[in-house]
Amino acid sequence: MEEVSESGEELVRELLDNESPFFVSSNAMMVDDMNRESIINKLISTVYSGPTIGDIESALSINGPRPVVSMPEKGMGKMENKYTLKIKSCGSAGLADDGYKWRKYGQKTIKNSPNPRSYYRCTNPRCNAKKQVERSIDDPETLIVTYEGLHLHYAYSHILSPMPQQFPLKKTKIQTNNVSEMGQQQLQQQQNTAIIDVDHVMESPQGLLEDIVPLLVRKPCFSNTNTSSSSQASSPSYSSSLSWSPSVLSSII
DNA sequence: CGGATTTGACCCGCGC
DNA sequence: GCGCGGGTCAAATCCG
Repeated sequence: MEEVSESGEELVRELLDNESPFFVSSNAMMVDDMNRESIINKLISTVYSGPTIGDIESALSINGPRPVVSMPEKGMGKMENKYTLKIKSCGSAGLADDGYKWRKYGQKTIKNSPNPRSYYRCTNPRCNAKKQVERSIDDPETLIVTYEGLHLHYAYSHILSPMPQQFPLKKTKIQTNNVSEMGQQQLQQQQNTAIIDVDHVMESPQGLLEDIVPLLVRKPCFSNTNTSSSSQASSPSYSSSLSWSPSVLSSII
């Protein structure tokens, strides 16, 4: 029994389901029917269009312009959306944390590459999202993160600010691999003391899904990020209003 | 002690 | 049919 979950359908259903507001805070559902309808519409369009490069960039710029996302590509024509993000991290830090718990379920070596690829699955039992993380072959500082499934349309909510430390990774094979590629969630709880700001970041409740959803919802509605995508990435208003609380959602919509 | 990670086995699709 | 590469499973292990 393969549950060939469609990309948008299920998520939309999830959104409509008051019982399991995994993707939208209950606040968002407390609006009247008219607003509710518009919410759904926007969410649907978001789901089907996916995040744009502008969305990602602006999300990244919130916490610092350091990391660079080079190009998300959508796996159109597939059953599920698939987004590949290339994250250029300065030094060893600057790792992205999408605010969700992932359970590693596999790791394989890649042909023509010394770097392994790690497989993660969302710990939420109702979420079938997966992601793969690997290091770029020629650029050890570039992480290639591929999201798959219904989960990560919101990509990176906050980025751990890079530290002025010098990279501990340089030649040691076994260790460095872990540092660079596992960093994402490892950093949250353990990891060496080098990355101090982690605690600060974790202090704020931000970075959770409810916080980032409004951002992604909002974007496509403004303009289709067709041509003037660069403009919004530099939009100061976004980076200034860091409080993407669920309440913002309702106010926006 | 319980949950997360590790790691080799297993499985499956594909090209030859 | 076979081998290879990529993806997943699951038992053992690790760790807080």
